[in-house]
Amino acid sequence: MDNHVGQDSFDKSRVLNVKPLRTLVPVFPSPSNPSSSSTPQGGAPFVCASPAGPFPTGVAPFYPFFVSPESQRLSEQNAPTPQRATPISTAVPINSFKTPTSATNGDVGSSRRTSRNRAAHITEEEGYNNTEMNELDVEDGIGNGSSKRKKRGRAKRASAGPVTGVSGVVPVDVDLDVVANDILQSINPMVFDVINHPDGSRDSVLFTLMIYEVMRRKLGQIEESTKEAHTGAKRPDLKAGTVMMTKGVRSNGKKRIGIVPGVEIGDIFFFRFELCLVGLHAPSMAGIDYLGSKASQEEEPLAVSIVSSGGYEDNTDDGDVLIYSGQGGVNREKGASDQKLERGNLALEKSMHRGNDVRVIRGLKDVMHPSGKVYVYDGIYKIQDSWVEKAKSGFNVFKYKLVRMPGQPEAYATWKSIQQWTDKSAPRTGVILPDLTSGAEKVPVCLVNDVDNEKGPAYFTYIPTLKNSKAIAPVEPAAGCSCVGGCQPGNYNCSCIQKNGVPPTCRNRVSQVGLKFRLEVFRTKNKGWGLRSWDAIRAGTFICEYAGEVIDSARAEMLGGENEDEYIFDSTRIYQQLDVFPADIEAPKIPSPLYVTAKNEGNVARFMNHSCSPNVLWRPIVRENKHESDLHIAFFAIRHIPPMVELTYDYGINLPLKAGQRKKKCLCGSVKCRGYFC
DNA sequence: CTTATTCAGGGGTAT
DNA sequence: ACCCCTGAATAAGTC
Repeated sequence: MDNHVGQDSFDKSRVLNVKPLRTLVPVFPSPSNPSSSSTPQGGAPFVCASPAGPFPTGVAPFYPFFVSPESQRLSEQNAPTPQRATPISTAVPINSFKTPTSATNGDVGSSRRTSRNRAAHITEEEGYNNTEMNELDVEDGIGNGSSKRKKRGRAKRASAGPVTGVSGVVPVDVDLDVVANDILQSINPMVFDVINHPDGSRDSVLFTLMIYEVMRRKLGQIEESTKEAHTGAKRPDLKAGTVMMTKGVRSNGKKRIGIVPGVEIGDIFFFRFELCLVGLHAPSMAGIDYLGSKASQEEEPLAVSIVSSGGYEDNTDDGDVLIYSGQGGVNREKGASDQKLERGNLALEKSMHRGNDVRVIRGLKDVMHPSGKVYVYDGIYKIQDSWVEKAKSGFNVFKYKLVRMPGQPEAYATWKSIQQWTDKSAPRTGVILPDLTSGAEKVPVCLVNDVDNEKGPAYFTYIPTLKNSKAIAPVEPAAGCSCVGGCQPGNYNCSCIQKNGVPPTCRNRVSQVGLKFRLEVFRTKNKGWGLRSWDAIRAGTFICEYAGEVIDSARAEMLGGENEDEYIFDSTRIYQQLDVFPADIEAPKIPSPLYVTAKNEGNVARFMNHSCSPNVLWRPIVRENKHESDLHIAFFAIRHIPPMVELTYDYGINLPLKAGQRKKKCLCGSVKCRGYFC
């Protein structure tokens, strides 16, 4: 228990600094610092009002300020307080955690259930090639608080003292450990109870990844904003990973052979540390994970998992077979040498003789994110053969032939198929229409059915955005800083920096409004038509908006009632807390209610089905256009979504039901299914 | 844009 | 202490 995360009393400045997962949230700069307005780009900027209602400036919706009575009660009674492995003292409603995420890749939590939102803005900048909403959450000012904070935890980096800005404003001195602790503290203790279970669960894995994402992003923001001071984390991925490891915020901490509870075949990851944290592959860099002779209680080491990431000359031609190279023989100083039958190589050899299961993670180039990689968990393989061969370098290299065990869900094979469809080396079967948007989107959206004989959805006109949207009053202070082309880190005259201490860099833009991913409308087995993507989608990434005809509440009432229009988007629907806080039902607050019908005219969003365990969520967004601005609904990925996985969001509940409206039986199949939606 | 190079880095295992 | 199929930033090579 000595690793209590900041326990001392609690000083408000620290609490204020905590950025819950909301950090993931589209990090919309708070209303008071719309850094975005600074970029007078061509495209209509997006300003986002988070569904979580405006908050008083400077006040973060976290305990002890905003915890709901229910939340508090629940956490108190369910949490075996005394011996919680990870001591997080402050209770925070889980929803803040699961709040809509945002923009960057973060995924954050998800649920839109949170109600609290503070208005935030997201601006969109055409041409910014990062689709993900960026996470610069400038909101409550990291700098303010932290700079004042006393340094408790030890920061490795030598903080060379506060860097003071020109105008004497905010020192950019951020203690990474303090920031990390603040994030941990802002998490609902109940989450840790889930995570700390000896055997992982789906929730523990997802929570872990969510926390890591928030942490990584937050540390990355700091790094970016403090570049010149060389004070940030050079490797946010490593720093965040270290913190989580140290605090025990991880899943499946015990190394094991075979499947890992809570991790599903086909799951994707974007950082090696994610693999460590969920218990899939422990080494932060090495490609072979194994149980040493001690851990395995045997004389010999046994392999548990491998990551094939292109570092050696692996052969991956056949999707079910992998020729993997042993480790070693590539010392940088000493140059190449023969590999030795030791460590991982020995473990693989032993595992082959024993016929043990070996988990395989395949690293691929992430097309959407050129500089990075995506790791695909491809399930259980067994080692069928091993030999030594001369590598190009002329030295001996061990080779292992791994064969995928049959009966497992498709994972890497799906990626291969998509690649073939892409390069036309194999045809996409079941295509009904190559582009259902008829060119209305920059990217074609195909219509496919390989399930039954339906020829397509009922007729509708494809439009990429809202029709008849009404201008709303400009979102509060449209005034942010006056930086043009983005706030510069060193500009202390920038109001964003003055207010937050951290330069927002003005990257808070969801890049384009249009589609970025290669989406397809497909026939589901039992839910009619659905939507999915050929491209992997990172948590927090903007996917699309809800296009259609804006209508008023009376019309929505009428259409949604007796007319049974199933394509109505109603921002006033309520999102039920599914898991931990069933009583916490609050309606998202947005500048003004929005009702949209996509029955006759709409875009891909009209095909997204409901799920009680959704992988997508929506956020209200205000798009600025010259002097006007109007409200839009944007969808973001809650977590990493592998290709071809159906995109779903929580439709919420209409209470009371409109005249003539009926509850619909939910077919989402989730273990958390509410049973219906309406 | 694709590939190569540089460089700081963390956990795990072995010593 | 050493090893290792990071990952980002930078540089250089391709078109």
